[in-house]
Amino acid sequence: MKKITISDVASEANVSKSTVSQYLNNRFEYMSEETRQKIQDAIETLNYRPNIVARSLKQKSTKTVGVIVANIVHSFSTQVINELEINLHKHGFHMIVCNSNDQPEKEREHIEVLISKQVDGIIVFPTTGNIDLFEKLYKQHFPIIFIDRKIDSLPIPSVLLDNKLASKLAVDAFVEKGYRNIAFITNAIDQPITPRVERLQGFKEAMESYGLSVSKGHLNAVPVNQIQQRLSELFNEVQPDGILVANDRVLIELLSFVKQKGIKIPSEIGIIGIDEVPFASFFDPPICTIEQPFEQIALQAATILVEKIQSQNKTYQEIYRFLPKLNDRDSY
Amino acid sequence: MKKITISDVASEANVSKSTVSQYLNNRFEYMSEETRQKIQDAIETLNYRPNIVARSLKQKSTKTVGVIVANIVHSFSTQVINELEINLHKHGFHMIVCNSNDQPEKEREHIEVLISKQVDGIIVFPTTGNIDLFEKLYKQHFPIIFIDRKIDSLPIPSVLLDNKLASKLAVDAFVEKGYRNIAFITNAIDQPITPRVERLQGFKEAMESYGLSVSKGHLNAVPVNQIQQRLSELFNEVQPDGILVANDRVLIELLSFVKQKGIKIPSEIGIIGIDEVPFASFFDPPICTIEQPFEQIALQAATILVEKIQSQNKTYQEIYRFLPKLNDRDSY
DNA sequence: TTGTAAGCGTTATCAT
DNA sequence: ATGATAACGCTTACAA
Repeated sequence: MKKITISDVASEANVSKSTVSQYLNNRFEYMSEETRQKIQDAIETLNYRPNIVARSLKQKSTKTVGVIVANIVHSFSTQVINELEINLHKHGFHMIVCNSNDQPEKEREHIEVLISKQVDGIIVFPTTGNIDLFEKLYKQHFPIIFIDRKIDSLPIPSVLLDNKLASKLAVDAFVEKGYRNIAFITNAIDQPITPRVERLQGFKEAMESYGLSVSKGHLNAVPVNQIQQRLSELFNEVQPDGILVANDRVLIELLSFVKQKGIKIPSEIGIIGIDEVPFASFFDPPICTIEQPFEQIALQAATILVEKIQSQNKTYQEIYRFLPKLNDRDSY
Repeated sequence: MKKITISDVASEANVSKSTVSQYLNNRFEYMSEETRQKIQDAIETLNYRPNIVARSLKQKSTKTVGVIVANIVHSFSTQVINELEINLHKHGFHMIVCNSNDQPEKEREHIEVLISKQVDGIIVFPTTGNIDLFEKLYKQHFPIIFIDRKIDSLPIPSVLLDNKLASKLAVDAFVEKGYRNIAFITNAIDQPITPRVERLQGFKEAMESYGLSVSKGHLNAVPVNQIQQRLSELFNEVQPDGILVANDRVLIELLSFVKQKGIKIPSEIGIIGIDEVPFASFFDPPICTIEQPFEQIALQAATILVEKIQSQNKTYQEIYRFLPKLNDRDSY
């Protein structure tokens, strides 16, 4: 079960390796129809497939990019991964998917191995713990794009939602229907990641723009396993009439809580969630969501990464913001 | 921005390339503490990282496997991909994810490029259109595992649900509660893929074991975009009291239909779905689902693939079946 | 139009 | 203990 190489093809076809190489790279200009045919036949009979590893070594390009996702539990992550695959494939790139699980050490390890594997670029949902590494890569002009999150001190192109607007859309909708006592809740991790921070901030600003109070109790950021408990407290203390949840993961916790306590939506509590979920439209009541244009986001990220790879020293706008869309439904 | 190579490290440390290579591969037996330290320093000051492409060329192993998923829209696919990443990473493997979209030509193309990229093995949700290719790979002892689906004529290890039992669990549950007129519905594509066929067959057998009639109208396999229409017909003609849906994608169509028509669950129609969905437990009513142990399935697939890679000629059991679990809830 | 030979960055064999 | 040297399979000047 020996591997067929270009040399085997060459001798089978009675030509030299270089001629076969020409053939493989479609340089037919100076090739006689005869040798061309001979090579083609040889390839067929031997069932030859070029070794891309060898080619990559020579050409310094692997046509492979790394994707490091931070938090696979959000539907946004998987949606983006799927779209990235589609778009990268269009440009002939493969994608190695890694999961940092929001741990900077894992992220660093993945990045280093990916670079050792000579990927042509990476797309990262970055943690906040590897700024030095990202900075080094940036200075080396290594193609890298951030998605979903950004790091303010780094001029690395970042593709993400207009998170503040997302919160504002929700607050606007709530306020227009007469809600005043609105709470915000997000799942927290130990680092200040962009979507959470911006959605919280956007919520606060929008509320203040309406002159509505946002006490400490209105702004909730707790680990996912404490959300149920925090919701209990929230309903006892702040007694909100509306809740904005920061993402689909939190929405699930909230709906679960509401179901369990027999709380009525929207009469007893109004709900709006950031991130569209598959059941939103046929839930009872249908859940109002703020949807991210994940196809556009993934397309943009893939496109600028590929451009960066193909022409190293162009410069790029730093932040690409995409607009959220309100799916107005009867949950508030 | 030149790349640092092993030669650079060698001259920086005043030793030969081979010694550096020894160091890199942890062969310290015959190395003096002094040179060891010199090399370590050189690596640090130069910020050297070995080129894994070059290493792969030499060693004929890329520590990378390909994963070809057929239908990314099913939650099962993404769940499995996530788990595969976790398990493969434990063994030091990276994963290149591709999407065949149930198109044999795309599948073939992906497999061929992956092999050209010298992946050490592949995990496939196979279409039915590349049996010759799979057979060839099998004969070459190329490590390959099927997941979710199998191809009867090929002795390739396949890891999948006991689909017939899944249907049987649902029928048993229905029958026990007094349902008799039960319909089955699945999304169809042009090929006879395993889960659909087996779930349909399992449904039929289970029904027959109870002496219940399964007319043509009870067995529905239609493309996803025609499901709503077929449901209309179903409710007019067969007028089932219970429906078993073959997967989460179809469940969403069904719930959407039911909502739109104002049909009551479970009083007017009982529902059981194969595949657990995130909203099942807090839906109104909670949806009874048959859950696949996707962690176990992914673990098994990753484990035997890695074993196959590491010891080429062991032989494996052909089919690994995993047991479905009924999440009994009030939708029927 | 085709062939020779060097080189990509490693590892492996064999000297020393 | 360390170093020379030849692979690995391909591309690419350059020569013929």
